[in-house]
Amino acid sequence: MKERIASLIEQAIATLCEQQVLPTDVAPRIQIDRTRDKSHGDFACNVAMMLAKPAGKKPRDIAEALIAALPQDDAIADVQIAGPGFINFFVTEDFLGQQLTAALNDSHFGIAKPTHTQTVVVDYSGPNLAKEMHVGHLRSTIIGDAVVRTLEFLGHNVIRQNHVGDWGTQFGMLIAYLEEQPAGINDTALSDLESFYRAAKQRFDESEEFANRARQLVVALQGGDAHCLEQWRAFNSVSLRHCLDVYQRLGVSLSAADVRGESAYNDQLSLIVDALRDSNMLVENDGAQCVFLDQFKNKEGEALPVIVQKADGGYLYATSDLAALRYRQQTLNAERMLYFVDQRQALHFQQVFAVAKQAGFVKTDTDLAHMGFGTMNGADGRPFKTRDGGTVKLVDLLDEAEQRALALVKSKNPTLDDSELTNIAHTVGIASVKYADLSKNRSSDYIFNFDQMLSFEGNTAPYLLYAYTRVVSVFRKADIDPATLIGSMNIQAEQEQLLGNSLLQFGEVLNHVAEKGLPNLLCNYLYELAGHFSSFYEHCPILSSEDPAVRNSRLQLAWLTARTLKAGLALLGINTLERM
RNA sequence: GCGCCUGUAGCUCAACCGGAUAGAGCAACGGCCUUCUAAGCCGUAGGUUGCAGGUUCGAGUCCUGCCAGGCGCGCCA
Repeated sequence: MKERIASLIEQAIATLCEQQVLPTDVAPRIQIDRTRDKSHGDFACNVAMMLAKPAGKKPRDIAEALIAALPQDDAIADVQIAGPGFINFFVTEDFLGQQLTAALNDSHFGIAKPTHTQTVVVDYSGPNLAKEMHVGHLRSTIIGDAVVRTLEFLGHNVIRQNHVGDWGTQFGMLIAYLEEQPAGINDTALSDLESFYRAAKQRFDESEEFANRARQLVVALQGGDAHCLEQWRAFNSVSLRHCLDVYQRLGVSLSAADVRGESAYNDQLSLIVDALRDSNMLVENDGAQCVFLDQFKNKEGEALPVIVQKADGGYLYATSDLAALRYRQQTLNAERMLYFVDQRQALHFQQVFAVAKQAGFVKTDTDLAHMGFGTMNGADGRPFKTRDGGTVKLVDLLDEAEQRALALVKSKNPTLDDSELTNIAHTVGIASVKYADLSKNRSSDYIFNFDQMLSFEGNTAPYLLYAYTRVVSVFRKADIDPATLIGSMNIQAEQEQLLGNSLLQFGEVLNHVAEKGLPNLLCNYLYELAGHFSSFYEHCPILSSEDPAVRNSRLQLAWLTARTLKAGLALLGINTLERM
C-alpha cells in the first residue's frame, strides 16, 4: 500500500512539474508513513514540506496542489491536509477487507517475494567447543536464528555458518588431560565439560610438566599428528553433541551440517598470509606479520596493526576470520554476510572487513555487517554470573526457566494432567527466555530477570502464547474448521480496523527485521498485534454475533490473527500451544 | 589518550533511513466476569528524552562540545 500511495504522489509531482507549479529538477525521496493517530488517516506523506524550500512556496499550498493533481484511486476514501503540510490518506474499508481476505487466502500472507533472491551467509552461535555452552552464547544463537528464519521466510538463500571454536591452544591442554583419564574418552568423563575444562586448567596451572606436555600436544595437533587428531576429533564430537542437544532444546535451527569451525580453515591460514604478502599489504613488526590500516589508531596515534601471524609462526583469529571471509565469498558466493557476535568485537570486525576488501578476498559490493549485541546482565547490572562468580551454564539457566514455568502453569491451571503440564512448562519456559532476549534492542545490554520474562503481563512470551490460545479456542469451542471459511471480510468496528491494519503490516515488519537484523521489531509488532486482538476479542463478539456475515468476517479476522501470531512466533523460533 | 556502545516515567523497555500530542508493561490508584480462557479488557496518574549549543518548517533521532556508565585498543579468542 505504501508503494501504491508513493506512486500516486510521484505522478502528482510529475504533473505539477509539467504545469511548472514545481521546478522540474525536484526529485524528493517519497516517504510514506503509517500514522500513529487514526485521526490522521492511515498513511501520511511529508513531501509537501520537503518541496517547500526548492519550490519557494508554502507547504500547505503545495499539498493542496498535489492533492488536486492526485490520480483517482478507489482504495483511497479521502485525502486531507493537516498540520504544517502533511498529506493524510484514508483507506476505504472495502480495500482493507480485500487486502485481508487476500492475506488470509495466501500461505505467504500476501507478502511478495523479493525481486532479487540474495545469498546471505549468517555467522552465529559460534560456541567454544573446549567448554560447555554458557549464557554468553545465548544472544548470538537465538538472535541469529530469528534473523535467519526471517530471511528464509522472505525468500532469500540463507547459509548458516556455525564458526565454532574447535582449534587453538586450549585443545593441547584438554588432550593432555584426556590422556591421563584411566577410562580414556567416554561420556562419563565428559558428561560435564565445564568441570573437565576446569580440572584440566588446574593441572595446567599447577604442573609445569603437564603444561609442557600440553604445549607439545598443540604443536603435534597442528602438525597433523594422527593420534592427537584422533583424540581431538573424539573430544569435539562429544562437545558438539552437547551443543546440538542445547540447540534442539532451545528450538534453534542449527544442525551439524552448519558447523564449519576454525579448524576448517587451518590449511588456508598460510595461504592467506601469502596472499597478503603478494598484495604488498604485509609488514613485519617485531617478528610478527601485520597489516597496518591508517583508519585505525592505537594509543600513540599510530596506525593499528592487524596481526595475522605471530613471531613464533602461529596464526590468530584474525587470520581464520579472513580465511572464512574468503571462503564465504569465493565458495559460498555470499552477497551479504551477517555476523552475530558480541559488540565487544566491533573493532576486530571493522579491521578484518577492511583487510578482506582491500586484499580482494571479498568483493567491494558485498555487504558485510557485524550485528553486535550487548551483554546479558544480572539484576545488579553486572554480567550475569553464578553466586560464586562463575559463568552460568546454559543448561542450568534453561532448567531453572522450565522449573519456574512449571510452578507457574500449575498454579494457574491445576486441572491439567502431568504430561501436558510438562509440555506446556517446557514451551513456556524456553519461549520466555528466548522472547525476553529477542524483544530487547540488540545493541544495548539488558538485565536478565526470570520474574519479568515469565510474567503473563506486558511484552512477554506467556502473554503472546496466551493470546494465541484464546484465538484457537474460539474455533475449538465452536468446532469450526478454519479451512472452510469463505466469503469476504467486512471491517466495521474500530477494534476491527485496528486489528486489520495491524495484520497487514506483517510483511513490512519482516523486511525491516531482515534489513536491520533486529528481531525486537518483530516482537514489538506481535505484542501490538496480540493487544489489538485482545481488545477486539473483548469488544466484538465473534461466535455470538447475530448477523451471519459479521460472524463470518470476524472468524476470518480471528483466523488470520492466529496464523500471523503462529508464523511470527515461529520466525522467532518459538513454538505455540493450542491450550495452556 | 584514542575509538565504539549506552543514557528516555520510580523500575524494565519501545519509538518505523528527522514528522504531528515521546509510547507499553511493572509498581500506584479506579472500573469491568450469569456471555468465545479475567493468564484478559477499559481508565487515572506519572517526562525539561544526561547537560549545553547548532542544523531544520520540524530533533529522543542528525552535527559539535561537555557529563555519567559499559566495553575495546600488537602477537588470547
